[in-house]
Amino acid sequence: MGRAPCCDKANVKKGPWSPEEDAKLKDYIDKNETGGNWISLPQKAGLRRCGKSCRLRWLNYLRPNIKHGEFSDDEDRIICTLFANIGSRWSIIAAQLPGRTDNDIKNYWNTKLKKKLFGRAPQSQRKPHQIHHATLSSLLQQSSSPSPTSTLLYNCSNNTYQTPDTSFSCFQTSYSSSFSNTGTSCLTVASIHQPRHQESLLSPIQHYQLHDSGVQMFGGEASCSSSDGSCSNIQNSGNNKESVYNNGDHHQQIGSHHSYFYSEVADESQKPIMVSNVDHGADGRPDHQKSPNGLWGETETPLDYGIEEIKQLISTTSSSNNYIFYENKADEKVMYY
DNA sequence: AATTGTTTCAACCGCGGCAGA
DNA sequence: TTCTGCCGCGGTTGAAACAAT
Repeated sequence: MGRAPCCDKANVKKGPWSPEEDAKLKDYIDKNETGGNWISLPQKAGLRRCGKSCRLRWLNYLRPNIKHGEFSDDEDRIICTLFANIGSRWSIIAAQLPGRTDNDIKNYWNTKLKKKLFGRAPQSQRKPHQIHHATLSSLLQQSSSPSPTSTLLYNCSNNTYQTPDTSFSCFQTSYSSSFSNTGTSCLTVASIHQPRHQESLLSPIQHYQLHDSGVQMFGGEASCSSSDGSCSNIQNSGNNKESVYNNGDHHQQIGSHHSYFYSEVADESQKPIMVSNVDHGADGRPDHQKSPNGLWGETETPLDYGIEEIKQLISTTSSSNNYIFYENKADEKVMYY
């Protein structure tokens, strides 16, 4: 027996929304908010629509502060970074891009961004969806690796991490059981900046996990998911952990896994937190990277792209840490930063 | 100008998770 | 503990717009 439908399909309108419907929905929510119940909302608002449809329309289109139009290069980078690390968790990615919705980002990735990355070969020879994010991650990360003696400090006044050689900004996302069952949260380092030496010690993309025992609230503003408007922040447990740096290169497939622990507390604004690698399963691999059969994601299956080919598509520069994408369309080569 | 192919993106769909009864 | 209803997510679809022939 199938699941009961969420609404009376026979009596609800489907398809594109009219301006009148938009106005009705917006007007109702402006006056009454959603009332915490989308199912009953259309009836109250005088709409012949499914509650889910109303919710989607509101969240993806009518909600204030929705950003439409071109994605910036920075947004491109963030999407690539996060996709490489966490895969198609669009709502999490959207939470890092204010004004963007998960639907927007999903569409953008599927229609444009993927082509920027994989647009070189003729379409007949390409199956971009078969590029597993772990492979992408591996490629993006192997340009450099952290110094095994680094100390990493978090400065909560400006969301910046520092090693003796590099500082880099970060943002934080909260994961539930999709990553692990330990209630930990995930920190993704988005970009590195202000290198003090010629070479950055950290790759532009790293992916860490915050332990329950030493997590800290990031930033002054909560980041809101574009899909559901929910906000997430990690609470500071107040634990200051003595640190050891552990360069644990557990598995080449997703690049180097590095654990950072902090040893120095300069002041309150540099309260250290403990950051570990993403490993969580019994086999030391992150749950989200596993395929249902317990194998190591899709990387067990042959890729349509050779590793060298993808390397050529995605490259990093040690000076700027920008990714360069090449799009070869109609004999015209375009460089994206 | 007409036809065909391709791209874009809003919307739909079904499933899993969660909370409350 | 089980059941029910709702929410949110991510994959997919399909109409409209655009480009190529």
